[in-house]
Parts: sequence; structure tokens; C-alpha cells
Amino acid sequence: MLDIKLIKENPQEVIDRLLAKGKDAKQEISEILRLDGERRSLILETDTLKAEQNKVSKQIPVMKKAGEDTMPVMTRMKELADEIKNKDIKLREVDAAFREVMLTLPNLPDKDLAPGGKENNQELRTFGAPHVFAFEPQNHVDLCTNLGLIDYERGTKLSGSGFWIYRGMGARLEWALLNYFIETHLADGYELVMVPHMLGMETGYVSGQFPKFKEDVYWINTEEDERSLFMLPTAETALVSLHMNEILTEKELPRKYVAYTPCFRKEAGSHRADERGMVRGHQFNKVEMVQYTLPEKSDEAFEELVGKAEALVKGLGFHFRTVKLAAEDCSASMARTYDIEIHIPSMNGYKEVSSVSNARDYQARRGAIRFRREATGKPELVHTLNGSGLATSRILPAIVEQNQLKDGSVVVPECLRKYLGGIEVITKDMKNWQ
RNA sequence: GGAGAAAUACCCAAGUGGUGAAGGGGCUCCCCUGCUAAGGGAGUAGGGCGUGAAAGCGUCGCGAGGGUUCAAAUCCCUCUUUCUCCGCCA
Repeated sequence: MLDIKLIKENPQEVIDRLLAKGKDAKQEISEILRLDGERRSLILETDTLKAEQNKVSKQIPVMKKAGEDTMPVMTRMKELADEIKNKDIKLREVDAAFREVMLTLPNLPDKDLAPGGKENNQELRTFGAPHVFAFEPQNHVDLCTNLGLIDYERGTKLSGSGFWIYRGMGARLEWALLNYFIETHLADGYELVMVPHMLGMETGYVSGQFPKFKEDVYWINTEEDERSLFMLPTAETALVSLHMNEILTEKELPRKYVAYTPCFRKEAGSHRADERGMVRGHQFNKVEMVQYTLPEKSDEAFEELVGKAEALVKGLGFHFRTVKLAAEDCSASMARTYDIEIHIPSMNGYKEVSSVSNARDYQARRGAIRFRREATGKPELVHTLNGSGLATSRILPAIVEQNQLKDGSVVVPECLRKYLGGIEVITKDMKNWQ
């Protein structure tokens, strides 16, 4: 959510900056200003009436004690009560409408971002070079099937398209990745958190996925009276909501969290021919990093998160590039995002394995996540940041494709071997199912 | 899933319709004392919103949301959480 003060003081700046993000918010802004004005005048009116009500209310017992006639006062009080009730109803409506529009506005992009979409993304740095094969490389779907790492057919049998099953060495490799990531984060001082995989509605609003992506998650309860829960689309949703409606102390910032969860997404209509296999499914595994920081420290934290994600990919020995997203390519909640992309030979291109973002105070304002500034004693909004560290389901295809040998076996990245009992190469003989 | 009890500030806790939400502990400051302990005194209800240049003023806050009433911590309804008991269960 954006700061209403900024919108009031400088609506044109807000409109201009949102335009860089591809959002023409002229209409919303004028609607917000109108509703805000209406809201404030209603508050002023009701508060004035309530002040009178309170004042008179205190006199009533005094008058009664003195044996005075309270009838005339009572009549006035009844009027006041009715008037307050009506105005309160109106106020509630206006307030709800105001909030609704506010919630739909995306975050302002940082000023240094290139405007426009993907085509303006800027490559910041690369590491290593694309893998060159002395033979015709296979794609990860064939490799995983032949090696018995992934059971696509039975995944579909169990749950339909967009689901797969990790089996044998595949499951162990995926598990090894999770171990490698989590151990690294622990060494960096992050707290490991295991969160519920089903979340309440509010969490989606705090992280900014709702109202826009309400249709893109899986809902558990759809009946009106039941509290609706949804399957989390990313652990960010849970971790960012962890401290909603809290006032943290300045000392406990920054808070650094990491969580592993499966992520559930409908991904309706987004399947493409070049995204076979495990690149886009309805369920995938991800380790997510989240930080809560002081506002003045969030840039620093952002660089830390980017550095951590890069280090993980480096550790696996991959060629990757780090890309600074143009304003329009950043998601709605985020002020800035860097993607880390690795090369997947069969897709003849780069695929995102980590996306690191700074939401600044956008999510904090939606979730009333604050800290008490020691110097002033006043609460202020924190900054929230998140980054994948990393999405394992995208990494496994990259490993098998980049590390494949001519005979279709796959070399295990060195940093994972200790989790796999020292196995260095995954071969066909290790397949233990048909 | 069923029955009962509870939720008031940092902690404990009083408060069953009416003028500032008691009291205690803790904490902060001050006094006394050569120092410590003890003692004495004062302060300690946050946060949101509105208004204002500011000081301030107003309003809403007793788990949350509704309602009854001129007036609600107090009465009614719904929900959440915690505890006790029962049932079911990996």
C-alpha cells in the first residue's frame, strides 16, 4: 500500500512513477483523493457529534442525582445517537471503498529503474560461461526419465498435469539441494522457520498477492461461512505476514528468516512449448529468504540477499547472470527486483532461479508491521525484502542438463555429494523403478 | 467434533450499566543514606484516526467484529485464541 500522505501531497509524482511500471493510475488516484476527502469530513462530523454525546452523557448521572428532569436532554441524546449511527454506516462504506482502491495500487518502482518491460532489463553481471557440449545434449525431461529421477507419468496419474514425482536418486538430489541451501543460510545467521502450507486470507493481502492473484492460488474452503484458507504460492506470503500487526523493537532488526516449502500455483494458461518438464508446475519446492529491516538499512540487506543467491548458484558451479529488472517487470509489491538466471541448454536460454526484491514499506503498510525507533520512541514501518534461495525445482533440470555426460549419466555438483553418501555420478543403474 | 471456563497495560489483578478503567509488582526519575539494603515521593495505557504551524484538542481503544441502550469492560449475538474435561485420530 502506498502512503496516503504522499498521494495527497504529490499525486502527480505518484502517477508518473506508476506509469514507469506500466500502470496508468490517474483514475485511481483521483478516486482515492475524492474518497479520502469524503472520509475525513465524515470523521470530523462524527467526532464532533460523539464529543457532544460524551459530554452530555457524563452530566446525566449528575442531573439524576440532583433530582433534575432529564427528559429534554434524553431527547437530544436520542437524536445524536441516530445521527451518529447513520454517519458511521456511511463512513464505513467510504472507508471500505477507499481501502479497496488503495490495495489495488502497485508499489512505486525505485527511481533508478529503467522504465518499461522485460526488453529494458539490464544485465548487471555474469559468472562463468555457457556450457559447451562435445555431443548432442539431451533435455532434462529425457535425462530425468531415463535416469529414473522423475516419474512424470505417475505424477500425472495421481494429480493431473503439472505434477511430477521425485523418485530414488531424484528425490535424494532434490533433498540434497534443500540441505545445501538451508545449511548455507543457517551459517549466515538466518533463522529456519517451518510455516503452515495453508494460509488465511489476510496473509495474501499483506504480501500484496491479493486482490490481484486471488484466482491464481488454490483455495481450501470455498463455503461462505468457513474461514477460507489457501495453499501458499510461496513461503514469502507466510514469512512476510509473520509480524503483521506487531511493533518490533529496533534492536531485533534485522530479522532474517529462511523457510523451505512446496509452493502451489495454478499457473493457468501459462504453459509454453519450451517449458516442458519441471520448469512450471502446480507444485514446486523453494527455499525462501525474508528480511525485516530498518528503512535505512534495506538497500544493504538487498545486496546481501542478492549476494547470497549468487553464492548458492556459484557453489553449484553454474554459469549465471544477474539481471536488474525494468520497472514494469517487477511484481506489483516490489520497488526493485534482481533476477538470477541460469542457462538451461534445452531451452536455449536463461531461466530464473532466484528473484530478490525489496518491497520497502509497501508490504509493511499493508500488514501494519512496525518497529519502535529508539531515538523518537515512535513506531515506524519496517522494510521487507525477500528472495528465493533457491527454487530447487528449477535447479534440478539445470543440474542434469549442464552436468550430463555423453552416456546420459549426470555428474553431481561437488557441494551436494556429502548429502548423497559421496556419490559423484548418477547413472542409469541407480534407477530402481519401472 | 461436544461441554465448560477464561481473555483488562510489561506482569499479576479489581471492576455486573452512569462523572477521570482500582490496587500491586516491575520499570524510570527524585528524596533520604558515607556505600549497599531498606524506606519515602512522583511518573508509568499503548496505538490508530481526525484537526492544528506547533503545543494541544477531539475521537476510537478492556481478545476481534456486530448489536441493545441516552450511556457498555459490564447486557446480547458471532468469531478467534487459551485452559480443563469428553470424543476421534497419525
